[in-house]
Amino acid sequence: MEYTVQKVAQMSGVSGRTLRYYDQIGLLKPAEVNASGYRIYRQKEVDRLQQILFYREMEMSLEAIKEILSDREFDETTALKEHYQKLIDKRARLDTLLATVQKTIASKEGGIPMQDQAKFAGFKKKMIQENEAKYGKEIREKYGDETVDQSNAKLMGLTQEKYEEMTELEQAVISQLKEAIKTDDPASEAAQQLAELHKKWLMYTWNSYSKEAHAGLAEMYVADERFTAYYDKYVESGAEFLRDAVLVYTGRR
Amino acid sequence: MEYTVQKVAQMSGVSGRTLRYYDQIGLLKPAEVNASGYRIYRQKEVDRLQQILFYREMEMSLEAIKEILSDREFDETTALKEHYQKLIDKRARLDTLLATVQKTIASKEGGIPMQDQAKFAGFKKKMIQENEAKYGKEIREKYGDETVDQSNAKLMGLTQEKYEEMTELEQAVISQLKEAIKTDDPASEAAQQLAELHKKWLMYTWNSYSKEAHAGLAEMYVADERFTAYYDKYVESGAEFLRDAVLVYTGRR
DNA sequence: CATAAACCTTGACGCTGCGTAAAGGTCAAT
DNA sequence: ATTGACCTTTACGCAGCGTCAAGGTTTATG
Repeated sequence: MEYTVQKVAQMSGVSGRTLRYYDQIGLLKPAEVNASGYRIYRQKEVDRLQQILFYREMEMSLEAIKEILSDREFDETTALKEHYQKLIDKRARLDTLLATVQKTIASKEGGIPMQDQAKFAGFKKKMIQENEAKYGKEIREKYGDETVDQSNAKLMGLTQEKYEEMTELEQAVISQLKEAIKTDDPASEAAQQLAELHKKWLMYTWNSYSKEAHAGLAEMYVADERFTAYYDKYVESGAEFLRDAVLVYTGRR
Repeated sequence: MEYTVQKVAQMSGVSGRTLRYYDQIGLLKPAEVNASGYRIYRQKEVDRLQQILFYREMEMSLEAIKEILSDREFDETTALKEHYQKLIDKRARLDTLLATVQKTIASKEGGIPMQDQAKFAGFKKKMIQENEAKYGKEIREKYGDETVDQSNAKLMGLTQEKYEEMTELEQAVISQLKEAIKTDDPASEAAQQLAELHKKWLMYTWNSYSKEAHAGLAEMYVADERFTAYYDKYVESGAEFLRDAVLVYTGRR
């Protein structure tokens, strides 16, 4: 039996365009092209198409399918298992999203302002990624991989509740910063309370505290404009003052 | 505070290109464009970006986000709920895929030729479409659209189908059991997925689900040798492990 | 046997959400 | 004055096709 594009299309439920595209990318070539340039498919090709559609249903990329079906035993089982893992990961991610969306809906219906909610999702990832990207290598060298990974894990594992506590503390830090900066003295009572608050805030993500690390971070705040921008957003020269306060607090100055 | 593209990009973790694109599609316009054509963002825009990133994380399309954030109270809650439903559907689909992939892996490892598997997916669709293609026009003319559609519906709803789905799931349960038991921990991720699969399998025959009933059944598996034998046939101590996993899953332990 | 209907072909643009040059201005610092 | 780090616009590329457009082929019908 010989089939034209439309015949195959109807049999398999795909469009003619799809078949032409599969031909184009070399995923499914017709058995023959006749004198008028028509694509002619036979049983073998139809079977292969079924295979393709099966894997496509499984949401594999056409590229991956091509490899799997590449003649002579590409390791199908391994490929499938890898794909299985991808699907599992996808579902795990979906579960997280579902939880977040649900919480968001709840908070909306409860009339609670959305802000914290909205910031929550991007926050963790952002935090980790930025940390990794910018300081990852540096910090890993200084403190070892474990410390970093633990810190990331801890950050990811924060419960919503903890997170809220944390943002509350963050606000407190800002407030205190506003107050303390008025003294214009990083050794003042207010400034030292600020450093203390800042330490508490850090402890939500750090496993252990060291004065060195705390002081180091404070330096970073000024060196890195993102942090500078963050603190300066609330208080002019805020990052600088916070650094100085922490340096005094940690006995570095 | 005024921010250029790069500043905003670093603060938020997106690329400059992204910001320009968001400007281009009107999702996030800068507060101002200065004399040299530079985009200038302020706090308000940064906040909006946070919102955008939140929804983007939730896998909403930028188009949908634009609507949600369109000034003057687009119904956010409704939109969120609709989106929630989409995510739910997506997960349901993923679950099916997972089961199928797992079955495929199992059959491969069992040395059973893949053919039937591969053809299975397209089968239903093919059947209906062939019918349509061949006789559709004719029959529709003779008996009217409703008859045809009903017939198709019935074909789709075949008990045979259901049965095959169910055995498919059953295979998935066995496979997952094999995997999960390696963790030796009924609370492990794999074990909880097992319990979840088992629940799904049950739902083919149960009208309603309750944790109590589920847990009760799991106990029975171990108490009744027929069941024990069934699961142990595939996996040593399988029944026991399944019970434990289900007990954790249902919160009984 | 002419003609219309139904099929076939290639070519090319469009969709999403950007990444990634390319070619060229602007700004701060040396 | 030059360098380097920014900024700009323009435009192609990715996946997987849908959707015209312009034209050739086959088949059914009058």
